[in-house]
Amino acid sequence: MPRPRTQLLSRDIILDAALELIGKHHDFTILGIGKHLGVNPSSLYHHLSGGKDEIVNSLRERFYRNIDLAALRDPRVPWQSRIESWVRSYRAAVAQYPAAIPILIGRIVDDRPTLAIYEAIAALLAEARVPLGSQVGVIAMLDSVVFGSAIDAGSPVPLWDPTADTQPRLHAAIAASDDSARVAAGLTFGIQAAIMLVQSLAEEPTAER
Amino acid sequence: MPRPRTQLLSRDIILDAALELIGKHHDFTILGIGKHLGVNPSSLYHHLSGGKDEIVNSLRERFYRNIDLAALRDPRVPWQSRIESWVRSYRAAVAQYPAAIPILIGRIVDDRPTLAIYEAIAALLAEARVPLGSQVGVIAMLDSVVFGSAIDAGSPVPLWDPTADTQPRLHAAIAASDDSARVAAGLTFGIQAAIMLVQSLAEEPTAER
DNA sequence: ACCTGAACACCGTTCAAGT
DNA sequence: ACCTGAACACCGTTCAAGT
Repeated sequence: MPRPRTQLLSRDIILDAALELIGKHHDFTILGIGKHLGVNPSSLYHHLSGGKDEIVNSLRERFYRNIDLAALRDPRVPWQSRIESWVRSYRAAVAQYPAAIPILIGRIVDDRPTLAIYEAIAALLAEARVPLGSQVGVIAMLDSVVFGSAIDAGSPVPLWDPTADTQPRLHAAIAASDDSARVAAGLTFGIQAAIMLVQSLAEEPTAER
Repeated sequence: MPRPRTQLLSRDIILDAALELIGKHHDFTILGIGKHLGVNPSSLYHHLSGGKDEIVNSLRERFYRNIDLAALRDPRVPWQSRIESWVRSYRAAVAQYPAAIPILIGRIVDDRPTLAIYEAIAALLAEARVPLGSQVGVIAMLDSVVFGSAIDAGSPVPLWDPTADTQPRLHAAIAASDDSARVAAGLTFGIQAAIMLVQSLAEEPTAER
């Protein structure tokens, strides 16, 4: 019997379900959402006429909306912590849907929210006294940390097949650490490395008093 | 009529077709390969028993086969230059097919050539006195530089829309540098940053004489 | 307006059957 | 050994029909 008295679906309900499935299986399907919500898959099209692509796009909008650039502009906070905040918030936004990364980076950046993100980091680098001619290169490096780490977040755990046991050094390293923390550690090191790089590029030594 | 006199399929023929489809549509399907080769899709399973996963793995093997790891193991070369060689050769291999990156990354690594790459870098890090418990994290950071930069190589030029002129800091940075050299500069800075990071993690200062 | 159910064109994979 | 063709369990999407 169609049309129950109380509404079963909405844009937000669908997006929430998609996010839940992504969290569980690193991916989602239209049929999966339908099943999860106890609804016929075709019903989704009454709320998202653009189909699966629209779901992906709406999710991305949701992610970028939460980036708080104001905090990154606060001149009272040292630029080191602001670089860290910039990388972490940008990466967190991107990593929520690793499958969308090729779509994100394959296109020219022309939307305001994204340009605002890069304007913020350019201002930050200027403040850290990175020479103007090196700023674009540093931004590309930061980009690679952000997207590389976000992509890494979509990798399987374990990343390396543990049954292939002819790699003594690699296995020693894996045994000594936590593979589930691999991605987080990689991001932290990437940020550390980026900060050291910026420091080394600074035209004048930062003031110490 | 089955079984033509001359063989229609082989491992290499299938892999070539997959690469061609990836180049064209950023992805490939079993059915697509079958159609492209004028063959029934089920026939592929006589040559690649592992199905689609085996195709992905074989592609990865092909990319990495040409990496010369011997040079990276030469103990006479300082580890700094060997890290640089490792990143550059690995990235060069990956960047041959940027479109394949998301496909390659989503799967567990269990082929010998790829594992050999990571074994080499693990040995290098041990030699540079990076604590065992930090090595996996550093490897993840290097991974992000490699894949982030490779992905960046597939980005449009210019990356940022020049007509959106409300971003003064970003535009100043772009004007002061060469956008066409953006990716190369990003990789160089990434390597510099990685070397500084490894240096800072070393358990004992490296010998200076 | 909101949801169903049938339908369509895909997808990966298995397997008995033909040569 | 190599390929076909039918079959199965999926996938995204469309659309007429019911309330």
